[in-house]
Amino acid sequence: MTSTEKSNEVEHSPLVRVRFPPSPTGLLHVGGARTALFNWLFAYGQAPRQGSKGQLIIRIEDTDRSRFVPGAAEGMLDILEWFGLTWDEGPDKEGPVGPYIQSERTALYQEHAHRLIDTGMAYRCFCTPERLQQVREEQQARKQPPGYDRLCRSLDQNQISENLSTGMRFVVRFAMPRDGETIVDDLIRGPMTFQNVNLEDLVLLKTDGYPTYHLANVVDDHHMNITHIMRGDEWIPTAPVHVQVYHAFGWNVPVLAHMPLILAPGGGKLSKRHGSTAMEEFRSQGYLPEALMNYLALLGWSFDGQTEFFSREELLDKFTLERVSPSPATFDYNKLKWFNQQYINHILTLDDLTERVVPFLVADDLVSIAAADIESPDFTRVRDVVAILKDRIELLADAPALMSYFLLDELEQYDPQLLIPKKCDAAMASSALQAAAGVISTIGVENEAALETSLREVAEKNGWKAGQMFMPIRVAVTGRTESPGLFDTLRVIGQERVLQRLDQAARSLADLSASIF
RNA sequence: GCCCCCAUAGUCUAGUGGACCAGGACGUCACCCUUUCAAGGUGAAGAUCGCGGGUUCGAAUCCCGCUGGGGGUACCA
Repeated sequence: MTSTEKSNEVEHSPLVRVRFPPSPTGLLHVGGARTALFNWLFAYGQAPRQGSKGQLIIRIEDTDRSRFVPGAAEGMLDILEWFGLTWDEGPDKEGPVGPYIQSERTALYQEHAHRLIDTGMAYRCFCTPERLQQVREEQQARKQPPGYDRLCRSLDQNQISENLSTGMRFVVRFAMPRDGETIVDDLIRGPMTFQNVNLEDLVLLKTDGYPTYHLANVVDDHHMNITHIMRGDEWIPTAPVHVQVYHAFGWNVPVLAHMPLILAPGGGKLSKRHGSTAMEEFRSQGYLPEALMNYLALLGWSFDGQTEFFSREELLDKFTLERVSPSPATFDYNKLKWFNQQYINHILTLDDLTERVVPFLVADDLVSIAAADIESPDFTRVRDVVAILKDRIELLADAPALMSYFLLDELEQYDPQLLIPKKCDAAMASSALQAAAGVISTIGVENEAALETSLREVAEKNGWKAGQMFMPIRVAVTGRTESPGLFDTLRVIGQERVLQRLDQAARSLADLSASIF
């Protein structure tokens, strides 16, 4: 190949277009987010690597008026953006094949439904929901597979005209071939064969004039020049019908790839009772989008079975649809948390982490909104705190409870008994606190090494183990028995407050002794 | 019931006929570090590769059957 030919090819690189079509019926589910992620990785990662220009489009599938939730679509775009995905066209980004909201394209679907009626590939069905219900019940009673009995498929033209003239409502059904088989070629599973007798005459257009998924999806994917359809495994049963609809229109079928399902820990669908399922919930609990992306990418896909950490860029660089597994995966909250903790403790920079922690602290009134400014002293103060306890933050939402004694002037109420170390008494605790106060007021808290040396000397002189002396100090300044290293803790709390809290603790010990005698 | 998909440790997975008496990770357990709790380090236990038949000199890997799990079976997507 000559160089001119090569550059020519780049200019005319084939276009790969994929789409993510959420239904605005609520919050975005993690399963949906995973599907969106794989589409995104394919469009902006694999496709360009293989010499194609890749594009992702977002389409809102709001053809079910009864389940429509106002604001849901906006929420989905927002959470997708938070997740780290980008797209070329969508409801917020008009393009050449819009609109990208199906309820705004009903004329297109109706026209196509009628085109199918004209060619005999679809027919009007005047059956009432009541009759359908009755047919279904009879089939169940006779232990036959449920499904439409195709009564209206054999209506003659006179009957149809008569029904139409009396204003009878109708749906448009697809006239499925009665014999033969339909092969669905799936990129992940290979060819799947379906006997046409088992396929139903699905409704294409509803009485309200809106299309069903089966029509709208096919029409839109065709008109929006979609080349690859990546969707959930739950769509496999209707895939052969969709293939037939493409054939009926005389269109090419896009490449199909059905993503493995995400299962709940006990088996079955992942639902509320197992824990969070919506991306919004993960966000508000303080999961990082990059940790979520890393974890979700590994649910159903793997690179080499060894590598665990992938940044967004590495994912784009390594993802291939061919390495997506066909078998369903169980969602493991535990492992997700581990990823989150790893990102918090080892991957994010301190400034970055602090910026993400601040909103959670603001929400709990631990700091003012001023701390959001990276140049502010409040930010610096929070960052010092984050630095010494980031290793124990699993979720950002854990931060306020972990950090309160650093950020609040007043210590929360605690049991003075905690001040007394094991195998020791109140008198010992009291002298330990006083000795500590003495040392700290002369040495300060900034020089941790010097302070530690002095305190250890004091402990030795009094015949205490270092740990025995440190515990009362820890409790006095934090109000709890668990904290980061004592000297880090003292330094970050600051000398003035430390002395104040030591004094307060000594007094509560005195009160304690007084109440005993 | 019918149609379809899937099947390696509790979980996510590597593995595409021989170097696999099966590798990595989460979780679990132990030890180390240590002023508490974490974090971190080291190590261990845990899989007759769902079961049964084949094919082959040789199978986790190919074929068939079974079982189990899951999905679909709407004028929802």
